[in-house]
Amino acid sequence: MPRSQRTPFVILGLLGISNRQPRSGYEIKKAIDTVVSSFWHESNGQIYPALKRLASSGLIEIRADIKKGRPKKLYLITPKGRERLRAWLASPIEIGRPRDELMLKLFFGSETDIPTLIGHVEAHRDRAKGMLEKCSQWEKENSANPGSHRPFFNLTLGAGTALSEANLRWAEESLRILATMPAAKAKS
Amino acid sequence: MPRSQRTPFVILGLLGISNRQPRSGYEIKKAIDTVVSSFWHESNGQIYPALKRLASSGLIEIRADIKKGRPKKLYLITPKGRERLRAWLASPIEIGRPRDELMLKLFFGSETDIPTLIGHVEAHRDRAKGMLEKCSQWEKENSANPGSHRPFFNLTLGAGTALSEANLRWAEESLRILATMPAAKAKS
DNA sequence: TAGCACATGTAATAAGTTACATGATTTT
DNA sequence: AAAATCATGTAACTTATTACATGTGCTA
Repeated sequence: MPRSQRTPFVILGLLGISNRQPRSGYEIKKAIDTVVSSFWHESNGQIYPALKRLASSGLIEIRADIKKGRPKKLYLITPKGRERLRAWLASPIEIGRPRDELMLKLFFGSETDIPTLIGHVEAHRDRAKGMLEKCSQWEKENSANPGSHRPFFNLTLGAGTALSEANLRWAEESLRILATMPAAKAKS
Repeated sequence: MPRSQRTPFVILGLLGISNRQPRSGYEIKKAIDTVVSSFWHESNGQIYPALKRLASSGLIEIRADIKKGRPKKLYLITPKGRERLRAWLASPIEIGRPRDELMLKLFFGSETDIPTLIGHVEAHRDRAKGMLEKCSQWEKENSANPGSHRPFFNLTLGAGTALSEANLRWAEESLRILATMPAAKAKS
């Protein structure tokens, strides 16, 4: 959805929270794919050009550029970059325009057969289950480390848990409903 | 998210379920903006070119072309189009890559102040409330018309209700948590 | 007669993905 | 010695939005 240009802010955010630790593009990509992967993604095709633009506008700076051995550029957020990040964090949330293919296919349900729909909802249920497991895994790690309170991560964790529970419950309820429906159109 | 090209299938789906009733591009856009708006969207810049491509590949056909008076092209799905729609409905759901700006901003919460975060979560709570109201409105209309069972719409309605309830509960819980946090960084 | 809803479309631009190229280092 | 991982990047392409152009018919 072509909108504001949020890639630079994800980078700024990750450099912002990694306190004074310079990070490489590769590390940023890794972080996106692991720690925020359940609510954000970026491709290399977005990250590396954004890094260049951020550096040339002085919002980040190259702190180390290891040429010998493995090539690696380490970036650090500048005060100007922190300011820009803060401004973005305070700006209103851009609501993502909805594009939920499962809902669309269910809505067009009369044009296909019940077993097909059941398959889609089962897959959705399994994804929700997987997500829920991931969340409780994180919660377990949290209580194992009582020293490190990560209050903001915990808010997002709570959302993940709440949403996947709701998805799971809805899927199971919907599967019960679908099971009672006449298989009007036989499978092909 | 550049993926399969789903616009034509939304069109095919809407023409598919509007039993034998030919529809104009304008009506299709209207339908998207009203009946499926909570889980899908399309712009005119997508719809009209897609309509052309669908017609030239024989998946839809112009049933009426009113030139006199208000210009209007009415499209109807062809048997070939129905086949294509069915195949798409049976194909696996393409999972939308996540891009949840609220979660991202919460995750970077340490880089801003608590009142800012509270503002974002309040806005989210209000959106969830609005959605929930819309859902119960639809449910009311459903029980008012006991004759017309719309089982597939009801599945999507159930999802809308479940998800917005979960969002609402999470938001309220999170606001309680945020209220207890020290306003470490004062507002600017 | 002004304004709104109806109606169809296009051009410029932006955002984002995919797939690849390139090469170093570490692990098996 | 092969394979995996670390590491940086680019080019071609697709999808999508935004903003506009153009015109009709109805209604206040």
